[in-house]
Order: sequence, then C-alpha cells, then structure tokens
Amino acid sequence: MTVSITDVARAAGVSASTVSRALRGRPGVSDPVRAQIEAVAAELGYTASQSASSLASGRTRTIGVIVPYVGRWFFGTVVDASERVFSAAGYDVLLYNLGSPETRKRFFTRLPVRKRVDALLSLLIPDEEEAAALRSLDIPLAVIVGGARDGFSVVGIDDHAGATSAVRHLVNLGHRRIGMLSGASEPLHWTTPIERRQAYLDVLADAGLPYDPALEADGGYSVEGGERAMTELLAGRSRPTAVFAQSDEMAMGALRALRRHRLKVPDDVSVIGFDDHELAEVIGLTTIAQPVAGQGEEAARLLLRQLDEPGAAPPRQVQMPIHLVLRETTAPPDPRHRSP
Amino acid sequence: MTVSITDVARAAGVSASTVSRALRGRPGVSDPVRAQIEAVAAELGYTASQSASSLASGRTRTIGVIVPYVGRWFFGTVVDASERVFSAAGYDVLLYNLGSPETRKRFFTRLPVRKRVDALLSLLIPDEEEAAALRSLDIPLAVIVGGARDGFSVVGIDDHAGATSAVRHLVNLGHRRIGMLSGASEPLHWTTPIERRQAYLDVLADAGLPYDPALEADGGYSVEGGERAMTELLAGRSRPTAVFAQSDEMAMGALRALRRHRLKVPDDVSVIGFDDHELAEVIGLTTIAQPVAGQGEEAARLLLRQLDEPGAAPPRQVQMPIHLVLRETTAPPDPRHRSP
DNA sequence: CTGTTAGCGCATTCAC
DNA sequence: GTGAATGCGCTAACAG
Repeated sequence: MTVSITDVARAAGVSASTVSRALRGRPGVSDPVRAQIEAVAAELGYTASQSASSLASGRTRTIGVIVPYVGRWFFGTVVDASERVFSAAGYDVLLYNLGSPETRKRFFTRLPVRKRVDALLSLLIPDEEEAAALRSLDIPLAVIVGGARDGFSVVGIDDHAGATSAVRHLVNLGHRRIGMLSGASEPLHWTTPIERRQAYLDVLADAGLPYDPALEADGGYSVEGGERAMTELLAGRSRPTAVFAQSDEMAMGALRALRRHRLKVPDDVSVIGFDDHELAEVIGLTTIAQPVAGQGEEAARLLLRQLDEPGAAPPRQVQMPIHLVLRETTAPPDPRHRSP
Repeated sequence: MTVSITDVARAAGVSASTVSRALRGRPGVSDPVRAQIEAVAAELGYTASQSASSLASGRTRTIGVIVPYVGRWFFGTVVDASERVFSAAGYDVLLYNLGSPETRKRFFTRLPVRKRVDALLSLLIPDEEEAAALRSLDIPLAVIVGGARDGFSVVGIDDHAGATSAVRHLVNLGHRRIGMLSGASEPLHWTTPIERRQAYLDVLADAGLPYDPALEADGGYSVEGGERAMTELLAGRSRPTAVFAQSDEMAMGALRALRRHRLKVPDDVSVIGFDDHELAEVIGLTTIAQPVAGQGEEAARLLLRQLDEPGAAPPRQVQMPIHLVLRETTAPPDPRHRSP
C-alpha cells in the first residue's frame, strides 16, 4: 500500500541507507545516484514516515505551540506568524489550545508533547510549577508576553513604557481626570496588567494628579468587559474626560458604552487603547502599537537558532519596539467640561 | 534519560505488553495490576512515545488542519473550536498555514501530512488536483465552506439563502439603489462570492429592480478592500442608498469610507454585512449571522465519527443555520434622498 | 490474564 | 561512495 524507503531503494537499485542519505541531502552520495534516487522517489510519491524517522533519529521536526485561545486576534496573529517561520524551516506545528483551566491542567500533568516536539513556544505565561514541567522536557523553550522564566527565551514589549506614553499623551492634551480600564493579573499569571497599571499611577504622580480609585474599573481585557467597566466609570460622581484602556478590545467596548450614553468621542471623552488591533484603524482608535506578528516571528527564530546550535545558543530576551499611533479618539478636553 | 515502557515494566514487575495494555485501557489486565502499573507510570512520569506508538500501530492520534490564514477571525475561530473537539477526543492537531501560493503548492506536492495524520480538516477549498492529492492519503477528509468535493465531508451554510435575506431586508426597507461589495472567487476556488452575488441579482430581479454594474465593486473580502470599494461606489454618478457587503470585514471598511465622506449611517446610507464578526456587535453592524465555531465543531465531529467507525460512516454534508441580526446600520432610506 | 516474539520504517554505526 | 547490520520504543499477534 504505502510506499516505504525499501521500495524506493529497490526501484533505484540501491540500498535503503543510500536512499536515506540521498533524500536528506547528507554527504556521501554521488551526484548521479542522488539524482536518480530523487527521481524515483518523486515518481513513487515517497515521503519518509515521520514516526519511523523520528523514532530512529530522536528528532521530530515538530514544534509545539501552546496558546489560551487561537481564536483571539492577538494569539491568532502570533500563531500565524510563527507557523510561517517554522514551516519555512521545515518544521511542522502542533497546536494546543489551552483555554479552560481543565485542559490547561491536563496538558501540564500529562505533557502530551513529551517526545513529540523538538521545541516549544508558549503564548501563555506558565506559573512556576508549569514552567518546571516544561523544563523537564529538556528542549528549547520560548514564551511570548510577560514575565521572564528561567530557561525560557522571552519575547515581549516594554509594557510600562507603552502605557506611560499612552497616559502621558492624555496628560499632555490637558486632561486631569483620566480613567483606566484595567484587568486582573490572575489566573493567567501575566505581568501585563500590573505593569500597565503601574505606569498609569506613575504618570499621574509625575503630573501631580491624584489617584482616584473611582476612575479605575476592571474590564477583563475583553470588549464586553470594557463596555461594562466604562459604564461603571460613567455612573460615578466624577466622570473622566479621558480613559486609558489597557487593551484595544476594552477600548472598543468603551466606545460602545459611550455611544450608548450619547457621549461624543473625543469631544466629551477621549479614549486611548493598547495593542493596535487590526480593527483599531477601522474605528479610528488612538492606541499604542506593538508588533504582534513580529513577536511571533522573533520567538520562532530564537527557537530555531537554539535548535541549530545545541548548547551554544542560550535562551534570550528580546524587547520589541512600540509606538503611539494618533488617530481620532483623543483630543484636548472640552473647555466646557473643564473643572474650574 | 527518558523513561520508556520497559522501565515501567521492570519497575512494576510485569512485561512491556502488559504495561501497554494497562495504560491504554485495553481489556485483559486485572484491576490490581492495572492500578499498580498506572501508579508506577505516574511516579516515573512516563508518556508513551508518539513516534514508536504510531509506527507500531499505524495510527497517529493526530489530525491535520489546513487553513489559509489562522490570523483571520473566521479561520482562527474555526481552528479554535475544532481543536477543542479533537483534543477532547484525545487527538493532537497539526496546523498548516497555507496562505501564500508557494506554501500551498509545496504542501500539496510534498504532502507532509502523509503518514502523519489520521484525518484532515481543510479550511480552504481544494481544486480538483489538490482534492485528488488529499484523497490519495486515504484518510477521512472534511472541508468547511464552499463547494462539495468527492470523498469529503462538507460543513457550511446556504450562502444564497443568507445573501437573499440580506438583500431582501434592504428591499423591504424601501431601498431601490442597492450597492454590493463583492469578492473574486479565484484563486481560492470558493463558491461563496458566486452564490452571494447570485442571490443579490435574484432579489433585485424579483423586486423588479434593474442591475447596475456601477453599483457593484470588488472589495476582496478585506477591510481595506471594502473601504476602497465603497469609495468607488460613492464616486459614481448614482450613489446607492444601501449597500450589501458580502462580508463584515468589507462592511467595516465601508463604514470607514462613509465616515470619511461625512455620510451618516444609516441615515444617508444603510449597510448590511455577512458573517457576524465578533466585532460586528461592537460597531452595531446589521448582518447575517452564521455559526462559525459551530462549523468547526461539527466538522471535527464528522471526522471523529469516521475515525470511530471505519468504513461505516461515509462522508456527509451538513448545512448550518443562519439568521438576520438587526442592529443599527440599516434603516429606511431618507425621503430627502429619494429619487422622485 | 500475562509473557514472548516479531516487526513497524527509518537513521545510524560500521564495514567494505 | 555504498551496503549490511542494529536498534529506536512501541503494539499486535501468538502462546501459554
């Protein structure tokens, strides 16, 4: 039925080992013989069995990618970009969607990637226990976004710097009552919300503005959450004239809430997001842009390098550039709304 | 280094085959022995080598998923949903991103999934040659969206019916100059744009409205394309009072173009999309909703069924339900704009 | 119910 | 430069 290496060997009149060497481009095969073998293999439609090959060699030519939700724009984009780099290098990608706590737990206790991948890219931040489990795999590891972990390469951005320019932008426009839509760090263990929040506090302090807890609400980094959080802020006694949303998705929710309240953006309220979501441009959202696909590619490259030079290439940390993108949702506060 | 089945066997005082049977839940192992083996395996942190196991059994416990762009919302959502179903059934997912013509061609000529997956889910429509290549794999096959293919299960929606209710909705509101943002069928071989377009023509004819080529523009199913196409329509001598965008992404682009032209939606122009994109609700877009995750799950289930009952379960075709979602971008035409 | 025996298809020594 | 052994770790008959 399925054609094996011995079939090719027989048809080409050589031994299986020669076929193996020829097809993988290893030295020790004369040019004419190699050409002949390649021709025969193509004609027979031969592909080496991945199982047999990796059983014999110990290498799988496969990379594992674990992610909370492939469906979300950020993760989908990163997976997309990293997959392109991996496949261009001849690696296949095994995808694990670890959205729910149960699947996540199951993954880390059973570790289905063991003996199945040559390297692993994580788009979720492992806690210490999970990190230890991954290290036990004894393969190159990389994580995107958030806290450094021993033994992992890390690709990310400077969240504090990004949030700083976002909030400073609002301050520079003249805003003094600046709200924030934030998110919880747990249970995903990521440092992003912590750092973006700290930057907000730092800029306020720096500008001599008081921190008012009533101007902060948890939007859970989702559109609906952002809408809810914004609604909360609007219900407060002291409405903000500008809002820093820690993610574009929350900013979009906020825009919706503002529309429902018949408030004009940016006339009545300015909104700035974070991420530069693919649709941020469509809705004219001012935001902090980060290279999303770029982070996926970079992480993939780091892993490939470690795969190429075993031992020689240690884990690295790479910080990608960010920048403020001015669009249509921020403006100076309306003087009529100004506090005296 | 890595613990193998014989290590477990030795530690448990049994043979390797008994370990194999016990761990895979096969009959023929007494309960106490099974329990003991499970305990030892857990303690040693044993996981069967996928390569060895599939080499010996012929089954890989892996499903291949091929997709043009995981990063796009529609595909990402489908991949997400199908992966959950597969992994719940104990299958891993190999992801192939076949966006560019070169990667696509390379995939179909080399067929890296050969001997590597037990079934394949395609989110792109194979042409006849590609379909033949996949059939040669001799495994269960499924395709989402678009034309039926011999030997494939197909999951999709009735594009003609969906587009019909979209356009009819505009007609019922009283619109008579209805534009369309469409997309080319090639080079992706999908029937979607063809069917949605035909429905547009059919409804117009049915309503006694003339078809005006100046009211149709190609938006390539993307946001930017939609914006360009809408701009084109607005430049024409006879502006539409309503527009049917064949995808929500194009509709979003259209909204942006309208905003740039200082035209109000829906007062000046109504817009209806198709898909019910996750952000359609955020921007209040009226659209035709289709179950995106649902299609991924359904296709996954069809494949699993074929895997469970080899031979018994033939390929199937499933049509998922759709419905009109009324939001804020459609309304009767403004009488002031009405033609006499 | 359990152990023994053969491969699965390939990569990798080691000879020649 | 090429071929003949050997084994990767497991599953699937076959015995008992």
